[in-house]
Amino acid sequence: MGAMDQSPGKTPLPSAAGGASAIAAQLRRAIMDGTYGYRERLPAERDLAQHYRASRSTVREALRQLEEGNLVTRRIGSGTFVSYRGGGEDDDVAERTSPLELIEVRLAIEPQMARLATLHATQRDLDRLAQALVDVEACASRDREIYTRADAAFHQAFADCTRNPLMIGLYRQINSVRSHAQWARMRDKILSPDRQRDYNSQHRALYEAIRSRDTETAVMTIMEHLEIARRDLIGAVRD
Amino acid sequence: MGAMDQSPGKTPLPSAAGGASAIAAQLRRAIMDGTYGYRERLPAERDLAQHYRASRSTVREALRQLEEGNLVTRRIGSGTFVSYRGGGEDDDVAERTSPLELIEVRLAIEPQMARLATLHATQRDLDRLAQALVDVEACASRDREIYTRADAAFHQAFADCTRNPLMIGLYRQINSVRSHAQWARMRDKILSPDRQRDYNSQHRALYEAIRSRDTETAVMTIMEHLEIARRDLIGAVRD
DNA sequence: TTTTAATGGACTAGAAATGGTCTAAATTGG
DNA sequence: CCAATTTAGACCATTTCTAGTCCATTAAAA
Repeated sequence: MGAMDQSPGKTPLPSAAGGASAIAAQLRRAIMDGTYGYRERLPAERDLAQHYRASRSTVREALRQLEEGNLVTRRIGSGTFVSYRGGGEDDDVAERTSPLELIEVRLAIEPQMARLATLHATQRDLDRLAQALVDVEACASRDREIYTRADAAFHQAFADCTRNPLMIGLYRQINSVRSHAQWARMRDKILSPDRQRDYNSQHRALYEAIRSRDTETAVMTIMEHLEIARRDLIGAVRD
Repeated sequence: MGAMDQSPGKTPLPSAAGGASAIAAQLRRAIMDGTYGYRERLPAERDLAQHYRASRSTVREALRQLEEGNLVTRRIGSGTFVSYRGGGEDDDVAERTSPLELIEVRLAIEPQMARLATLHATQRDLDRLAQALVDVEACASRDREIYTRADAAFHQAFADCTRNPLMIGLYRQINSVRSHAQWARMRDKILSPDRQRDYNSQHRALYEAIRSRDTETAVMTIMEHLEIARRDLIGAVRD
């Protein structure tokens, strides 16, 4: 992540802070986003430690903070579970929304999100997006559920770049639907390592376009990304 | 909001001009504009020194000034933390969404809604849309709050025509923002009887296009509708 | 049922990072 | 030149993080 530095005029890139609290904050965001839904189980402490390149004790401290905030519940021998209710009626919508309908909605709003993102993204937004990008690239070709989650986090960071509170709220709802449902079967059919590579390169292209404020490329990239996802989905349904 | 950023204002070419107070000023601004949020940890003194190409003592002097101004708190062995509340994060999306941001979002999704509506609307949907249409026409030139309510109902019926549960759910969220708050003032400025007539004819055109499955016209109509709404809004903000 | 693997809980000693303090030399501007 | 500031260190006390180990509990497999 140290690749990009203070080349342009005067933004020295003050960078951010780290530690257990930072991990807690990141997980808190993921829970609020719907990346981890209600009553869902979080990855094991040892896995989180590996993912965040931190020790298990540090992750435990972060989880302790979340537990203190009544966002998660921990059960010995079982796991750590989300105890935060994100919206209530979302469950209903999630049940009744098909994968194709989800893609339809995403095709409707994400291109415009790309426009707004190139216009309004701050350096901090870009940093977060870059982090999400390396996260999703890091977990490639491993567990597909983990990949889907990281992908959702990337797109949420993308939504955050618009700096439009309503847009961000809407995308939370979209993500909660996405994580909720009957996708498990689809995932295994679609997310081949090849496809993951394709998606990753599109993610990176999108990030680069937003960073360089290239609206046209950003819009084209995200549309292509979603079109391919839709095509893959239709192909998977056929089988 | 993030329009104006770093450099303009004080120091034209000052990578070294200024010293401790200049660093303090930059950090102060970063804290004020939320680059470093409440209770977040700043980079370590040694890191800040490296980023600003200054010695640690100088950075410490800058931090001392910030501490004096009660912007940060320093804990030995732990770090330097923001103690400034930047106007307390308002979790209510409706409160934080401006009229212009709402229009941005609607411009993003309603055109695609028009496409889906012409494809998927059932006769029952069309009947409901027609009913909403006559309702909004009936209450024209009366109380503007009532008109706004009827207009929202029409657009919700429009959303229902997509038969996409997620899309319908999203639009419900949009409408809830719309009905919320600071719009009362705008309404009175914008919704002149003339404007209401314009809006009504656009509503009817949209209905006709959907009914006759004319996708192109439907999309054009709703885009025009929202463009005019946006223009009116910008005009109203000017006054 | 028993066995096995995985999970969170608890603890430790040591390494690493952090702000606090001090000193002496170098730089800067009047 | 002088005085103030900045720099480049070193060292300290405290806190946090690490890398383990062992345990009790749970859930699923044999």
